[in-house]
Amino acid sequence: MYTVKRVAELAGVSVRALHHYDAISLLRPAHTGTNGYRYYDRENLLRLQQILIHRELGIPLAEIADILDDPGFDRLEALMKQRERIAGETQRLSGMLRTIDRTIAELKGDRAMKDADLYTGIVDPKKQAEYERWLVDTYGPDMADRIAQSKAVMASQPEGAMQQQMAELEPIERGLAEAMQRGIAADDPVNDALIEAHRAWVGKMWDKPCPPQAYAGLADMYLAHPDFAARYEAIAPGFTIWLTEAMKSWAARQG
Amino acid sequence: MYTVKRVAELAGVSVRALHHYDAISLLRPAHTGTNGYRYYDRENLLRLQQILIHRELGIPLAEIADILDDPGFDRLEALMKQRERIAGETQRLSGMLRTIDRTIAELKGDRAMKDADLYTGIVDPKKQAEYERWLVDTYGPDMADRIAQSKAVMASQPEGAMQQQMAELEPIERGLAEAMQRGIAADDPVNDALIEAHRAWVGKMWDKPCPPQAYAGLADMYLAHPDFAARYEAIAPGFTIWLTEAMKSWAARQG
DNA sequence: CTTAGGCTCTCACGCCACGTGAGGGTCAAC
DNA sequence: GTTGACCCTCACGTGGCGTGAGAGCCTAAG
Repeated sequence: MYTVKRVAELAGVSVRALHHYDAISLLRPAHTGTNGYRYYDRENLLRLQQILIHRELGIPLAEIADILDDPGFDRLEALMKQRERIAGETQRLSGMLRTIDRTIAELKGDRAMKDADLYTGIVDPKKQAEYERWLVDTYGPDMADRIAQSKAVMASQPEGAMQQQMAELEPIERGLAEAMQRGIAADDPVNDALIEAHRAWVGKMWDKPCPPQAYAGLADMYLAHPDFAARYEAIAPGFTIWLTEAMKSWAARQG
Repeated sequence: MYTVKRVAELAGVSVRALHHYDAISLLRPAHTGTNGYRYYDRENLLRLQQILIHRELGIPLAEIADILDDPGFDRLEALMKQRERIAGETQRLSGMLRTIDRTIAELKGDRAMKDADLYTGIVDPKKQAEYERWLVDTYGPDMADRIAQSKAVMASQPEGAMQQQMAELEPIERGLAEAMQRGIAADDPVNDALIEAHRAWVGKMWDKPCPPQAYAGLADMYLAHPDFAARYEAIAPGFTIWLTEAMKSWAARQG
């Protein structure tokens, strides 16, 4: 038997919150003394844990009550689901961390970068402006942004991180190449698992999810830049076209 | 100049929220028409981005206003603080994951948990995320041309030709990577021979010579697409930046 | 020129998940 | 039997908007 304060301390919520949960019948104490005191038991503690996990995920209290009181509610199953959602959340946050890191790197390296630009850049400001216009025309706006970010992120990567990323990509590409060589059509949904793994990898490199449209755009990108196309082609003849078709077919099916 | 609705769509917030931010002087539109309409500019968008980042971290709006309006506002410092908060969040969430795992174990009857352990990591609320805020497009015009050309080149290549091309590229890249590892500066003209070989190779893939400007643009292309860059980074850490700088330096010297 | 339909504005009240007292009982220990 | 920590029940306050209501404005089609 636990008193309100005890439960509040254990769970890290306020006493008032427990009162509130009682008032809205979300969490009734196991017993209530004749003095009106609330006494909770271990079962209550478990339910409170469920409540807090759901609350953390932004679910309104009324809805939580519905979920938990549903006779078909399976604690184990729910925990598994929440586990996944939270894992997704942490991924999102670590993406934010990397974004911040590279922004910091950019800010810190501001001066160094400017110096480097003096060396490598096109010195004539007129030419510089012209060049930038051409860049934007050719590759679209916010290109400059992405370049700066990418530079910073490269610099801030610990040694070996990229090799690790490539190591993750390799089996995916090999699997796809094998699929092609076995004669599977590019638009066969049987490829979806690998294609999605590929897309996930791209998303990881970009630090943000790669929506189907952008993914299809990426396929065009591969095609438009022969030196990259060549790398795919080196894996297997015809692989570039097959892969880009598979990518676009998958993207199209995501409607 | 953007209307409320436009901004709302871009940023993924409600029009009402923008009204609210205006009302509490957190985000005033750049101009207000005689009709009372709010018109936002690019600067407003940037500030809104800052606001949303802070809001996501659970900072109350009034405080956000203080932070952003503080004349001594130091981006670097603010970023560091944000980094810490997010790092703390991820730590907490991974604690939560472990808590869930242990609870699962307990429910399965594997072992019992201490009361307090039921809640480690679950405390402290946050909001749900907004998805797909920053959509990736940036695929410029006359893309179709290049894709068609690239496809044609690919189709016209006999089997194995691409592997041959890659075989040609490989020593060039290795040579450049070695130069970098020997500490040669990216803008050292000593690299010119290899860089020109590289450019020639690109030109061959392209089926037409690659003018210096396009070559420099290609370097930016590598940088802007991290999944491409990863391939270079896998050759040697830091190679992406070094190579792209060498490319641009060479291009700049061609006047 | 008119009309329709889509945006925009300003009140103003509503809502959720509590926070924050006020005013008053209860309990365990010294 | 007093002290001080703990408990209770109202009841109003707050933050960050949501959700109409009622009315003006703007563009494009007829």
